[in-house]
Amino acid sequence: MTKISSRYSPEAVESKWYKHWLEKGYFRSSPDDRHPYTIVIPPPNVTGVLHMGHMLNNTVQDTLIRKARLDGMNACWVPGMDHASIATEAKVVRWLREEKKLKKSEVGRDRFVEYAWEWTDKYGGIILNQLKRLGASCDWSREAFTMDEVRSKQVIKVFVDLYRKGKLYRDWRMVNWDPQARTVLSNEEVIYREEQTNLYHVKYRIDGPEDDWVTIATTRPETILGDTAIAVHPDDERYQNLKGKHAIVPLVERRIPIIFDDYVDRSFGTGALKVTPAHDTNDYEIGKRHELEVVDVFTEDGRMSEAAEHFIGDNLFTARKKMVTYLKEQGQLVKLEPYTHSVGRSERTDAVVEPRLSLQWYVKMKPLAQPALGAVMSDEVEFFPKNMKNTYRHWMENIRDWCISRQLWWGHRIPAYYIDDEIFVAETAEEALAEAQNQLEKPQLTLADLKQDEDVLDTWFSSWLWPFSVFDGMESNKDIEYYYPTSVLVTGWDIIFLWVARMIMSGYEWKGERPFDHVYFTGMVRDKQRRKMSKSLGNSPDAIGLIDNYGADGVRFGMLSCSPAGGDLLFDEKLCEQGRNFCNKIWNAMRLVKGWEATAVEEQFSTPGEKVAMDWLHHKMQQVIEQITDDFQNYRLSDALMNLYSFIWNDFCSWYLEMIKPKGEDPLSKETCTVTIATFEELMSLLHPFMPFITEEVWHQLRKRNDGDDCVISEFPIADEFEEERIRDIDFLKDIISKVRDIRNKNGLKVRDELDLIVLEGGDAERVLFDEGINHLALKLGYLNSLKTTRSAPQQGNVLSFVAGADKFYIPLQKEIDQEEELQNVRKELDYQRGFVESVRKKLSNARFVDNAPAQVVEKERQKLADGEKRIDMLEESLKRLQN
RNA sequence: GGGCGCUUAGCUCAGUUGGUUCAGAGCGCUUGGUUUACACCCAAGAGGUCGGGAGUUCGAAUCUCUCAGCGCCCA
Repeated sequence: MTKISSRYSPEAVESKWYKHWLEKGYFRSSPDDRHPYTIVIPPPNVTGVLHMGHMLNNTVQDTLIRKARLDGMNACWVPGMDHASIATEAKVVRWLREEKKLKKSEVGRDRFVEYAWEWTDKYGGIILNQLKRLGASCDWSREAFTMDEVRSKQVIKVFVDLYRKGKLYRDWRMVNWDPQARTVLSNEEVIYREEQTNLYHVKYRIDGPEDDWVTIATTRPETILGDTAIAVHPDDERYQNLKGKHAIVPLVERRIPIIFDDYVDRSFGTGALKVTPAHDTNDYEIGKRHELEVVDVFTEDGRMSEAAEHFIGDNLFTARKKMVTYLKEQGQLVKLEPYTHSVGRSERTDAVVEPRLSLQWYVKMKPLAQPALGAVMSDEVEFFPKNMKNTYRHWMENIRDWCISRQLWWGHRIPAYYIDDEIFVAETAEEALAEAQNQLEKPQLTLADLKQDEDVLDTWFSSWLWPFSVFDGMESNKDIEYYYPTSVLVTGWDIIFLWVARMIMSGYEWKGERPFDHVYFTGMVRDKQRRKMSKSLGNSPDAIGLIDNYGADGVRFGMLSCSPAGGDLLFDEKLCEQGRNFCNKIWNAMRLVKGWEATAVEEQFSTPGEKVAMDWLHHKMQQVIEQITDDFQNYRLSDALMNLYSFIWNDFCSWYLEMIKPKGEDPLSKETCTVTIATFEELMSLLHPFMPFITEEVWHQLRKRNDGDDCVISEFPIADEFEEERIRDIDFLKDIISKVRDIRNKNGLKVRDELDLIVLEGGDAERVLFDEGINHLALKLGYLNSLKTTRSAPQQGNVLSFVAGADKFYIPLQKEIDQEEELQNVRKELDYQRGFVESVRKKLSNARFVDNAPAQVVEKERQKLADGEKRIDMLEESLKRLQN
């Protein structure tokens, strides 16, 4: 036997086989007459680096796609990335500042976009190469990017189409403004957290001859400069005297009306509310009701504006401090109390989000949502796990219009062209011009007269088209016909609204069909303290480092072995360690089998023991395959993997290989060896979707292969019929053997001290143990000197006994046994059995049970009772014998 | 405030239509083990009133109600 290391080392194996698979083009897919199985990757940000969430998500996808490939389907996994407007633009801005000493405002739009591409080419897309380390079997020839030509064309087309259908509009709205990125954010991009601030009680003078004051409470004194009213509740007794009066805003001395609106919460603060329509969503609504003036005191980068009249150019924090100082000096700051409330921050920049009035593009969501909601509720698009349907329904039923414009340069520029107040939306400037000339009846207009919208589209406005845009699906073509709808989408539940729901909408809107049959929601990867893993917390392990330490298969095992759909995954490196150990186990099983193969004797046939072992393993394996197939159908990947793990480790290695293992230098029969290798091979196909690298390596180690005979394209076994009887007999044997081993353990006997095992006649054990093959195995695995039957309990000498199933066994010993301990064991067991029998008897004596329960169930209870009583007899017999 | 979900062994979690000797797995823990597959290992073992209470049922970890604790989403 050639020397093979007793440790499996992943590094060389992984790069070798990944390269081989690529060379062979196994991941390539093109339409043919097979059934397609398609997955589009949730496009990671072009700025992204591999983190735990990606690893989980992509391991799941790879497992599904590899399984489909083994099932003989035409498996196509489309990779790609999105351009991540905000994140990328932020990186590019920093890069320009640090590397090129340039400001965004200096370079101008066109140059900036060129730089952004330069940055993208240079630093973007690291993540796709990292996915290769993980073993991702994507069709790399299909790589797509939301900003590439094919995708961009479709994004623009969709915008124009929506506009022409009347599903787009432009409006002033209160939006979430990120003053750092200087762009609007969608609701989903704002993260609310409880934060500690102060509540300032400030008094405003009432206009008039008397010395009257009204006190309001605010967390944002700097917005006082933008106040245009004071509101109180119409039923508030305290403020009835203020009807028709005006208050004077501190510092700016603006005269503002006191208004009555039942929006005001009388119990909050003083019951009087300052109203700043430009800087608070609720105030804006109040302002609309009462036709209040809107004074915008902030600039787009979060400083005080001209309109504020004071502190112009100061940032909001400074302005607040100055305002408070002023109020104190004037004696208008009545009280200051600590206060905790929810503050929204930008997901990308962490800047405090300002409500801001701004002109934006919106998609009318109601008409789009309707078919998308129905599709999920009727399971036309099936969710795994099912309970995500509720969340989805709730959101879809309360859907709000989608703000899609972003005040950025990196992204798809909105194809809207303006001439004064007229808007022309078209795929190109030329088309827009023609339309304008026509509509305005001004043929003299030129491109120079058109002013294109400065904003770009929300990145999600590209990714919601992903399931068909990756196939250039706005046009009909062979790919889109063949691959669409895709088979399954795998993603985290946190982007169900941002992405999943919108893809379903766009699927129906433009393809008239669902984008995917199934959606599998993975859990969130959290650390041991249940915190979501994130870069800002720094609690995410280095993904590539993990692969270096445990091997890609080990990490994949770790990610999958504990990842219930939808649930959280508390990541622990121990799981990867377990995966690595599993690889090592498989590796060593292979070494053992290869050793046998080298010395196997051609003309030697299997012994009866080997035959029983092979037969049992075959039946058991069919059961496991059936189970795993079912697990896959229900996306219970974790269960599937654990079932395989336990089958390979326990049944195959610990039992089967030990059953057939030749003694000493003896050779193994050729027949058994061949069957064993074939079984091993099948196990590798079964495990391949989860752990692709080691399975491919072992596949090739097990026998010489012709070119193209690779595990990655082998066949996933289909379960044959199996007889549970065969499995049960060996389970019984295993139970007996374990009990013999326990007796050795408890009595300080060595594994190889030979024992005599005596079984009481007339039970099931006699039938099982005296089958020729099983008998061989019993002697071998139990290191038994002999296996005999007896009509009655041995009376003399030191005899230990145990019960397995409903059978009694005796083991005579040469040495003294500890009678007291033995007695205690028997008593304990007897107590349990008596309780058990009692409960069964009670059940059976209940007429309603016997009458109502299915006959099968009653019959089983009778069997339980009979077996239990038998065991009690046996235990009582032991008790008597020990007491003598 | 509206909604969803969770609570099973020391830890992380399975437990499908209520019924198999059903209370499970992995990790951890305890004991024993090294002449050749693997100490990243082998063998065996201990550990839980299934969050509390009530109800439905012949029968409840599983269904219903309620209380407690926790988490998440939306406002």
